[in-house]
Amino acid sequence: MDMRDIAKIAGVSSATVSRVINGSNLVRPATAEHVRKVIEETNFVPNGSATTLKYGKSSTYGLIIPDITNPFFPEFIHCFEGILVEKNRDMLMATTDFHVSKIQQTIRRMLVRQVDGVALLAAEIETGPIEALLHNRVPLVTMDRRMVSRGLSDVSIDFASGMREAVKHLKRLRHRKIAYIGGSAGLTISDHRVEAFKQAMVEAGLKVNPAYVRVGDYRITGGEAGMAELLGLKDPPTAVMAVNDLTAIGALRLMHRQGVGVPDDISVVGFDDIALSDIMYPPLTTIRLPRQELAEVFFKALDAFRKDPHAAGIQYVVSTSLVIRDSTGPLRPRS
Amino acid sequence: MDMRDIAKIAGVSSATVSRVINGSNLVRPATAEHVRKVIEETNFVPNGSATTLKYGKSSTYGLIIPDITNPFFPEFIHCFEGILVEKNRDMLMATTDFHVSKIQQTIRRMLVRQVDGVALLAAEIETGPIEALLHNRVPLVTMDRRMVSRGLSDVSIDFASGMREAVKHLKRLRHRKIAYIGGSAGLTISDHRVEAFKQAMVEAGLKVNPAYVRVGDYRITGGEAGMAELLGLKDPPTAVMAVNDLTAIGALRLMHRQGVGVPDDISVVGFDDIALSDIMYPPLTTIRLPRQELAEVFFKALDAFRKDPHAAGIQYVVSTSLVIRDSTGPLRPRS
DNA sequence: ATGAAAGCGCTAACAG
DNA sequence: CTGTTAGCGCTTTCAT
Repeated sequence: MDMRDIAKIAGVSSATVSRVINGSNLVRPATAEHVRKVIEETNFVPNGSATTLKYGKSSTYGLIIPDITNPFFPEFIHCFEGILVEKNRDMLMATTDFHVSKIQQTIRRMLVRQVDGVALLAAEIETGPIEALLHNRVPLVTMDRRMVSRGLSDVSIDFASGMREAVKHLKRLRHRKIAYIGGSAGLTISDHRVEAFKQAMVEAGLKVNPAYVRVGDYRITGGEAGMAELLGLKDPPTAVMAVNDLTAIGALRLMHRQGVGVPDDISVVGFDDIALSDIMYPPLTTIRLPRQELAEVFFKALDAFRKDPHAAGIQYVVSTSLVIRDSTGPLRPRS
Repeated sequence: MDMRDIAKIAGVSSATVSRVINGSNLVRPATAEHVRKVIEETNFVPNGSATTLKYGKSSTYGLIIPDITNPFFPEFIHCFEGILVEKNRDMLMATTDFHVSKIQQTIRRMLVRQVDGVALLAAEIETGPIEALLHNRVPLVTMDRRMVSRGLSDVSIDFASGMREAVKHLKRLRHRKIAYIGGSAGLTISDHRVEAFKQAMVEAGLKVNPAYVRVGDYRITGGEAGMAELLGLKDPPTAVMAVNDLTAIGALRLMHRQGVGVPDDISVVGFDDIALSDIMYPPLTTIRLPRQELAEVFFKALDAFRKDPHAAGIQYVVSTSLVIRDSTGPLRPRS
C-alpha cells in the first residue's frame, strides 16, 4: 500500500496525496478531505525510508550514553524522548559501556541510518569518530568536552557553581577535611570535575589534601573503593564529595557496612540528584543537574544545525544547584 | 558520496561495489580488495534508507516500555541492545509512561520507520494498535498477555513458580498472614500476577485474606500506599509480597519511616531482582526475573518472524526463581 | 489546484 | 566475474 494506491482509490495523483499528508495548502479543501478519508479507511502509513532517501534527512537523532544502568541516563532519556516525540523526531539510542571501541561502530550505525545529529553523553571519545561524523555532515553535540567547531557544539555542566555551594555548605558545618571521589582517570570530563572541586576548595580558603582526592569509575563500585581508601588513611576526611550520585551511594554503602555513621561521622555530597538519591537512607545531599533542562539544551543544540549541519558550533552551559538532604551534618569529633 | 562515486573511483560498476559491501562471493578477490580500499580511503558509509526502501525491511526492531525510570527496564534494554548490536540490528525505543494513548502514536512512528518487529513490554495495550501492526505485517511480541496468533507471539513470565517458592519460603519462616501489593488494576499482566499469588497461597495450604490483597501501580508510590493500607488494618500481615521490586521498595520505605522493622516485624519479598534490590537496606529478598534470558527470548521470538511476518505465533515462557536476602525473616510476635 | 515525471541510493535480475 | 538497468515510495519542480 503506497501513495499511488491511495491516489488511485481517491481518484487523484500521488502528488496530491503527498501534499495532503504534508499539509500543503495547495490542495482544494474538499479534495484534501476526501484523500484524508481514504487514508483513514485504508490505515495507510507512509514509508519513512522513502522520505529519508529523498530528503537525505531522517528526523532521527542518535543518542550515545555510557551506561544505561546509571539512573541518571534513563532519567535524561525520558526527558529527551519527550521532547523528540513532541517535535516528531525519533531517537536511535546506543550504549558504550565505557568502551571506546564501541563508539566507532555505534557512530557508523548512526551514519548508515542517516541520523540528523548525534548527542554524545559519553566521555570516552576520540577524534576519529568525531571526524567521521563531521565528514558526513552530521552535527555532534557533546557533553562537557568544552570544545566547539563547525558542526560541533558542546553542553558543559557548570560543575563549579554547584561545587562551590557544596563546599560552602560543608564549611558552614565546620568541615575542613573534605575529600573527593572522582571519575575514571583519563577522561576530560573527569578532569573538569576535579578541577572544579579543587578550585571550590581554594576559593573557600580550604586546602586540598592530595590524599583526599581519589579516582572512581562513575559507578557504585568506584565509590566503595574510593571510600575504602579514604577510611584507610591515618587521618580520614570528615566529609566526602562524589563525582556523581552512584559514587556517593557506593561510599554510603561502604560506610554502612563498616559501621561509620552518615552524617554523624562523615558527611557525603553527591552529584546529579537521581531519583534514587531521595530514597536512599539517609537521603543524599547532592548537587542537582537538571535533566529536563539538559535535555532541552541538547535538543536546542542539535536543532540549531538543522538548516546548516556545518554551521559554527555553540558552547552551552547548564548550571547546577545544591539540594540539601540528610547525608550532610555538622562536624562532630569522632569517638 | 554514493556507490556510483565509489564505483567510478574504483573503475567498476556500482553493482560490484554493492556486492563487495554485502560480501558476495561473485567478485574476484582482487577486485573486491581494490574496492574495499577505495571505500576505506573515502570513508564511505552506505545509505541505509535506500537499502530499507529497496528491501522493505530496516533491520530495526521497536521496543516499547512503560517506564524507563523503573531500573528493570534499563537493565533489560542493556541486554536487548547487546543482542541487537551483535546481530547487526538497530533499536527504536519508546516509552508509554503508562498512557494508553501514547502507544498509538508510538506504533505509528514505528510503522513509518519500517521496523521489522515490535517488542512490547508495556501492558497497557488495546486491540487497535495491535491490529495496525499486524495489518502492516509487522510482527509483535508481547510480554505476559498470553495470547498468540499469526504474527503475534508472547513471552510469559512464570510468575507462579517464583511465587510458589516465595510463599513456601515464608511459610517455612512460620508466616501465615501474607499480603500482596499488586500492579495497576485493569491490566492483564496485573491479573496474572495476583492469580499466581492466590494460587501459590492455596497450594501452600494458606488462605488468602482479601483485605491483604492490595492494588499498586508498579512504582514506589504504589508500594508506599499499599503498605500504608496494610499497616492500617486492625490485624496487619506479617509478610508482604510485591508485584515488583519498586513496589517492595516503596513498602520498605514506608515501614522505615513508621519505625516498622524489616524483617523483624514484617518480611518483604519483591519481584524482578533489579540491581537496586541488592543495595537497599535491608537487601531485598526477591523473585528474580532473568533479564538476559528475557532479552534473548524476545529476540528469538522476533527473529522467528523473519522469513514470514505472518507466521503462527509462539508462546514462550521465562521462569523465575527466589533470591533470598535479608528482607525476610522468621515470624516474631509483635510487641 | 492538480498531474506527470525525474530522481534520491541501493539491489538483484538479467545479460554478457 | 562484471555491468546495465529497473524500481523500491516519496517529493517536487514544471506544466497545465
